[in-house]
Amino acid sequence: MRLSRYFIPTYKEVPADAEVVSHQLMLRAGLIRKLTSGIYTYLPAGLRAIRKVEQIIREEMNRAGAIEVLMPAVQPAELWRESGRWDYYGRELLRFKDRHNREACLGPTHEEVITDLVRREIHSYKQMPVNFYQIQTKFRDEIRPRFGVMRGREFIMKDAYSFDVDEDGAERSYKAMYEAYERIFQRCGLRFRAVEADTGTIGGSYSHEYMVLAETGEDEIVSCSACDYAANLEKAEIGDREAPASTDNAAEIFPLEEVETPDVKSVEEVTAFLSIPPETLVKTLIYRTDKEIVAALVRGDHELNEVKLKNALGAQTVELADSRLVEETTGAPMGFAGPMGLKVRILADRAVRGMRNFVTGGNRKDLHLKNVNLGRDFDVERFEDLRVVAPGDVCPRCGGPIRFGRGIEVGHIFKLGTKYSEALRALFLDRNGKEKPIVMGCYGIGVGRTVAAAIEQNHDEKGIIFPIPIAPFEATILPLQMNDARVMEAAETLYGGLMERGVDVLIDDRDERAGVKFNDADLTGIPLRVTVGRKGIEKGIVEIKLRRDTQSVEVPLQGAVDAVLERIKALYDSPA
RNA sequence: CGGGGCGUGGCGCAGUCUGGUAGCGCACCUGCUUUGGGAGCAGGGUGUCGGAGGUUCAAAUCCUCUCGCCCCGACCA
Repeated sequence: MRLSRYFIPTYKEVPADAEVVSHQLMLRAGLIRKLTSGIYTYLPAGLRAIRKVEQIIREEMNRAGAIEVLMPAVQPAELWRESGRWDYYGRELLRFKDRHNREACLGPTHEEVITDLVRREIHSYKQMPVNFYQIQTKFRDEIRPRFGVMRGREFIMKDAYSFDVDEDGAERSYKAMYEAYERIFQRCGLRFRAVEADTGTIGGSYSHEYMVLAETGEDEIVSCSACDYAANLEKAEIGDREAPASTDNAAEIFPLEEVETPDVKSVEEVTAFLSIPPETLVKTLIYRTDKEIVAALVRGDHELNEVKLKNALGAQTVELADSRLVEETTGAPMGFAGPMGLKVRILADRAVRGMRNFVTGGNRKDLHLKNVNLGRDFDVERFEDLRVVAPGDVCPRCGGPIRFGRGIEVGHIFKLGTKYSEALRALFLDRNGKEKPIVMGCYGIGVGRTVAAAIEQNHDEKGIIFPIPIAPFEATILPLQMNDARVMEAAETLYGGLMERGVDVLIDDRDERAGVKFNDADLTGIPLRVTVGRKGIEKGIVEIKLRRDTQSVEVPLQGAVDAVLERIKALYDSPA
């Protein structure tokens, strides 16, 4: 490609409304332009990167036995009503009516459509296992789009759906995808980790997220330094070997005691006021779910995990009560809630089980209670793992030390079970002629987000450093003196030679000064640069520099094509 | 949806408080010089000041409404 006839509009300055590096660099390097909030155009170079990621995905999906299809972006409301998600998906689902007043939506995901297809076409165990995938534009009307294409509203996604006759088959399909995903992200040159995750609105029983490790990631992840356990913070379990409660189990149980605590509300205030450590206090949190009001108890120094609470209750939504509801439920203003005398369901975190003589709110303004005890003073419905993992906790699998980090979710795989096949009646006849629901799995990859994540992970102060497998171009040639016939001839010969050998090469044939070319080449992140200058040509050499290295090397003009090919190959062998 | 901020040339911004000729840097166009890390000089073009209404002799500036964008929070495969 000749840059003079191509289109890579770069910015010198950092766009004011771009927060994270990948967003800034994608704008500055001329990969994307914004149309409106959360909606972007991919410019030629950005599209090339997207296409490279897509191609890697296709190759690996095909290798894993998945079959490519393309489903519609517009989907009828009736399908979503059948699955029950028309009401549950929320305002993220962009709905509209067509000219006949029929309700429809823009597909944020395609479980309904694929299940509809499969229920019409697949009726026998002999037709399974099967896995369909597509690479397609999705729309989710995010409350707050941000970080460029990382959290856009319209975005390109690869989604795959597997169909099996039983759990064992579904397990095999899941494993195949797990392995395909490992290969895909490895080939993209990313440092990533598969973590256990919550299933969210997609539903289902089991899932992993593929997290690209980056400090700017939106998700917090926990991983074990001793074994391979890793999980999203919202999913991360607390080990059974809970740290022993600070209060001794065998300790004597003291008589209940009331303490006036005027205007003392938060855990910090109460512990300071009573001069007690926070782990001797029990927090009572009032929650409103889609069905009822509940109370959740956690130790004073612990934080409640709403996802765990939601799952423990089997609720669709959980929402912390506002001051009015707290008052209605406890009879006291916010800050004085306690479990004694509450008329609602009470769940407690497992860490509360071993506690004795603890402090709680008194359900009356300015009152707290000391020496509260389970059994004597109140009962809980059950103990569950309800809290957020904290520093000092150990791995739930092996007891080893855990680490915290951040990641960008680029892929997510789910075991769906029969949730959709039952709702939409996707049934088949098994070997014995018995009708059963198909067992499903679904598997997503954010294509644009993968490119953004790669940039987030691979850049320096000058710009992007693309891993070669997803770079818009593999190599760029910079002729420095456009008016020097020998320089131009050498550059053109090299360009032709590389094109002939199938290299994605860009020649910067713009009539620009050397500095401009160097800076644009650095900014756009092309992994390999060949500089052709007058000084070098007089010596019969050109310079090769890898974007990720600081030093360039001189190679004879004669063998330059082979020298470039050799280095490109080496880059593919170690893309990260 | 709650809180905060911002809309002035392609980009980044000043000017708004205190109404009076719309400015700066970069980019762009022409010419000359320059030419290995974002050149210099000279000349030039570029704006419905986000939009609508109002106040006023006069509005980028004051008032009302409205649209858009960004940040924080809640939310979220």
